[in-house]
Amino acid sequence: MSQEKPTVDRRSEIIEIATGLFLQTGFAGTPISAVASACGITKASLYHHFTGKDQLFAACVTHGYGTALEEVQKIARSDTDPETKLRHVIDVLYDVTVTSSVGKMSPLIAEVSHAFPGVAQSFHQDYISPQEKLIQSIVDEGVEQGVFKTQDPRLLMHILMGPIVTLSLSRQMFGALEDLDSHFPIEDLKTGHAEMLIQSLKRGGT
Amino acid sequence: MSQEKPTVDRRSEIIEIATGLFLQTGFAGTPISAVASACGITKASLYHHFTGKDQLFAACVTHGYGTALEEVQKIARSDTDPETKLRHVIDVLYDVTVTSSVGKMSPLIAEVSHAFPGVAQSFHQDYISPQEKLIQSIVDEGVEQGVFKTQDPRLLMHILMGPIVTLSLSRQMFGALEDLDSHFPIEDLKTGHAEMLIQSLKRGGT
DNA sequence: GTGTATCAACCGACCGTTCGGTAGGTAGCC
DNA sequence: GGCTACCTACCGAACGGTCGGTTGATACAC
Repeated sequence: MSQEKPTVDRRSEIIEIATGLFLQTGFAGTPISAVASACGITKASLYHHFTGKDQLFAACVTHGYGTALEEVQKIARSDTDPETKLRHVIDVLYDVTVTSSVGKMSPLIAEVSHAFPGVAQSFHQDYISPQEKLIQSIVDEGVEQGVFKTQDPRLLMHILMGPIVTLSLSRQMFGALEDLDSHFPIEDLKTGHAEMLIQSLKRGGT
Repeated sequence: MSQEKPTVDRRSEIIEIATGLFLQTGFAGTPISAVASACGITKASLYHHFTGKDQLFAACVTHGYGTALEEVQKIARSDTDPETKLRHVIDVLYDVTVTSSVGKMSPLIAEVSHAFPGVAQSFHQDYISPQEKLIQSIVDEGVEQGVFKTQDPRLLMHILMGPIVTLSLSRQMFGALEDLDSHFPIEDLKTGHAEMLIQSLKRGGT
């Protein structure tokens, strides 16, 4: 009771707790009073740190994908062959999307986007778009080296991100099912997906 | 003005209008009073047809996928080669998921599933699961004929449905963006996806 | 063909609750 | 004294859902 938190990261603490609650019960299903009490403070105190519920949510969205993006950046900059890079990226994306809290937020952003289009827009600008460019740069590198055939970037993202995002969505939707992991065996799906994608990139298109 | 509706499908009319509103503004973002007034009746009258908001929503979910499932069934039963069947199925799935209202509901179901797990459960039981079996039967047919290699059914659904569902989700999330169609060119993505999937099935795995 | 019972469909008004957000005050710290 | 972080107490609005009553069509008895 004597020395309280270093007071530095109370804000971060709130964001992390709020993220967890939003993921559990949705945006509309999570009153900020619940967030506040989970943080051990009152609603009014929470409003001392954030000007509104939407701003709090936006902060939750922003919070995580910084590190997620860094991870991909690191891989893009590393000096292995493009194929290994791509496999690493897929690994990270599955981890981020299915395991961490950031990735699981897509359906939440979709939910909120009706009322606050800005959240979705900044999500696209600050996360999706940069990530798309990073991945594309890896593939381009492979094309230059003659390992990959040219591919429509949008098709690539469609095939690459599609299954991952849907997997996260499904696991959230059907989280109540008791045989969730047998329905959606992450590891198997990941390796199968990666294999197929790489093969397809080697055969290539346009 | 003389003879009103055949009174038969007032319920269906409500379901269709409600579906549109739910898609526009989400579950929590759509008060049932809004549904009622869009139907030209009052809230109390709406409660004459449905016992609660969740039941109304469940009816909206159920309403559409009956016909969507039939469509796939028709294809599965038709007498063409498995590859053509599969291409037809992909065609229909893109249409249903991206164009019609049914497919666009996945994020909504995810939103509601927190509060009403039953909705997601019946969605899985009555739509996802049967559809999975139908598609698997087409692939099995191809395997018997030696056209396709064996494949983990879950991986197949992962690769097949993933991009489609995510496409629908993205188009909903980023619906505010003005260059939506250039970001997500449905036809191109569809043909590219189909091509890749078929090729992968021919090379096959396990 | 007139009274009457029934029933689905509908309405206006209202209730209880929840929730986002605010006002105003307090305790400790530089 | 001014600033940060927090509190108790409260407000106004929105929403899901209910209540009691009305209307109009169908059915049937006499």
